Parts: sequence; structure tokens; C-alpha cells
Amino acid sequence: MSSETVKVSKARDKLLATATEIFYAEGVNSVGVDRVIAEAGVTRATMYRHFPSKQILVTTYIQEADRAVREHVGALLTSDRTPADMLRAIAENIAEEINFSHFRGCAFLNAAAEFPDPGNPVHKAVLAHRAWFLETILGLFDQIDRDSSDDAGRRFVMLRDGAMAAGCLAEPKQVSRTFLRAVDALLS
Amino acid sequence: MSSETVKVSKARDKLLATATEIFYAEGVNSVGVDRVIAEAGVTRATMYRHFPSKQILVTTYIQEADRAVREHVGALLTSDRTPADMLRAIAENIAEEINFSHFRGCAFLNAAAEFPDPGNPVHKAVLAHRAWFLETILGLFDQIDRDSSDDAGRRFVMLRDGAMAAGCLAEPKQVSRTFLRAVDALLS
DNA sequence: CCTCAAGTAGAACGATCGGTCTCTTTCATT
DNA sequence: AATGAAAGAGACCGATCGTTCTACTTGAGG
Repeated sequence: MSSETVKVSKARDKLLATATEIFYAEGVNSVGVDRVIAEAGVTRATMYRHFPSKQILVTTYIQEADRAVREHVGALLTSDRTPADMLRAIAENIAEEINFSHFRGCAFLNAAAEFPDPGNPVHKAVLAHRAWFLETILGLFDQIDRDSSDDAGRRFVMLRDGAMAAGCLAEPKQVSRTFLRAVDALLS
Repeated sequence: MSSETVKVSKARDKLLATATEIFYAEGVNSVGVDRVIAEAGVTRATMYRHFPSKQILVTTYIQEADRAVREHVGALLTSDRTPADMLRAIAENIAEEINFSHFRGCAFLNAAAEFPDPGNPVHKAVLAHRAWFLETILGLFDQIDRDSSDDAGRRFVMLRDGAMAAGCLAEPKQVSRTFLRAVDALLS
């Protein structure tokens, strides 16, 4: 291979991409491994080689989503914006996501609804993601105004959760509009 | 019987109460009808007499939750409060619910996450509930200030959704506190 | 050339799923 | 006392679930 460890596995990538798509669109418990295997175009044995159980596949799906969001937000944090503009950018990203045609709500909230047991690895992964997100938002608000940062930051996250949850249960345009306005009010 | 149509069915009531408890606590797709039957202390045949399919049982569970909320809020609406105080009372009810020891999030949002298909009866029931709730809240804000009512009302619902979604994924006390403060800010 | 991991192909496992069936018992209403 | 709906008890169905298995093929690296 050209460089070291670049080639992971074509089958594994397809498997995870397919699982992500179907799990997000239809829910985790509503989809069997047969569906994932069939639509990924691989074999049972291949799937179980890379993901020894469905539990692991689902957990990987959530952890990968977590990683992607962290990467995206992380890039924003290193840009030369003011903290307020960073928050605005994050809010706009959320609004865009809600308006995406295949938007089905927050992958993490949906997963938590399907796995309410706090001991479940998927549930834990969701909590880990949310803890990171809240801390990140609180950190940004802290740079704006140390006194009101806690309340404003938590309000921001609450609006995000509400917008993401309602985004696929109402008109997305309306929801994202309400969300962006509320965030604007929070930042002035 | 003492009066007309008071006696519905002891078994049916127990069945629905048990289903409500387990479905809400553990998720609908994670619980089989065997669990419901066993914990309700009834027979398979009895369950299928009252609820010809699991789908119907689940739909009834959501519709009953809908009815209960409408009844509770409806009682508030006929009390002699100002519209703003009615909204405050509704918000306080939500905050109390979040602090309830067995709180596992919004039953409607959780159900929607498990049944994303818009054609599913359960999904439809959730949409119906949410449409009623939004309209009710908008109506109250409309009585306060006709100009800003739409935005404020939608913001109220968005905060509610966020609070209910996050209430079991973080410290409930903190979440309900943030929610009530945000509502207070919205009403002044 | 040989090796060995990765992938294909598909049968098969026990468990559980939602749902149907028959038979008996209870019990309030006529 | 007779009737019939409601409920109990439990066997049974086909389908699907997640999972394991064996056997064959491919392809890149030593």
C-alpha cells in the first residue's frame, strides 16, 4: 500500500455507511442485520468479522456520528471567529441539518429513545456525546459573558434539542427559523 | 351494574396500564407482547380480544397518553387564570414531570423515534398530539400579545421539547430549572 | 510459489417475535 | 336454572431475530 494503515477495509466502510443510513432512517430496533448485510452487498461472515455483534455495530454507528460532529465543530473552533460567531455558525449548521431532505431528527436522541438503559453502551455513547457538546457550548458562552454563561449555554442546548426533535415532526423551515431567531435573541 | 357503561373491563385496564408502564420505561420495540401479558397477569387470548394486534395496543397507549394530557391542560384552561399564568402552570407541570423519579423523556417523542414512518398509526397519533399542543400554546400567547405570539409560542414548545428530551439524559433538576427560567424570560 | 487473511456463499442454530387455535372455567343477566 | 360473553390455560404456527458454522474463492505480500 502507498502509505501505512490507509487501507482499512472496503467491506467495513460499506457496512458502516449502510448501517448508518438505515439505522438513522428507520430506527435501530426496526432493522435487522440481514437488511444491513443485504443492502451493503456483503456476506454475513464478513459483517461478523468486522462487527462481532449488532450491539457493536450500533455502538460504532453512534460513536462515528459523535466523531464526525466533534470534527466538524472542532474545525469551527479553530477558525478566527468571535465566540458569538462560532455559536451562530454552529446554530446555522444545525438549521441546515434540519432542512436536509432526509432529516429524521437527532441520531443521538433517537438512539437514546431506543436504548433507555443507562448501562447500555449505545446509551453511554450518547451521554458522552452530549456531555462534550454541552461543555463546548458552555465554554463559548463563557468567553462572551462569564456571569450569564451557564444559563445561556444550557438554554442554547435546550433549544437545539427541541429543534432537532421537532424538525422531522413539523415543517423543517418553520422549526429552523424559530431556532435561529431564539439563538439570535440569546446572543444579544 | 350500578350505572350504565361504567364497567369496561378489568383485564383491559390492567393490560393498558401495564403496557403503558413498560413501553414508556423500556421502549416499545424492546418489549414483546409476552412481557406485557405476563406482567399484566392476563392471558394471551384476553389481550388479543381487547387489542387485536400489538400495533393497536401501542397506538392505544399513545392515544391514551394524548387524552390524559389534553384533559389535564384542558382543566387548566378553564381555570380563572391569566393566559400568562396558564402558560406558567403548564410549564411547571412539565418541570414536575421531568423531576419525576421514573421520568424517561417524552412518550410522544420517544414513540416517534421508534416509528419514523409517517404512515404509521403511532406516528400519526404523535403528530396529532403535537399539533394540538402547539395550537393550544399559540392560542395562549395570542391572548397575551397578538404581534409576537407566533414566535414566542413556537419558542415555548421548542424549549419544552428540548427539556423533555434532555430531562433523562442529564440532571433533571438542572434541566427543569433551565426550562422554567427560559419560560419566565419568554413571558416578560 | 506459497501463505494467509479477507471475502463469498449459504446452511443451520436456538430463541423470540407477533399471532392463532382449542378447551375449560367463571359469572352476571335473563 | 340457563345462557353467553369474558377470561384463564396453554399448545402451536410461521417468520424473523441475532449468531455460528463449514466450504470455497480471491488476492496481495513474503
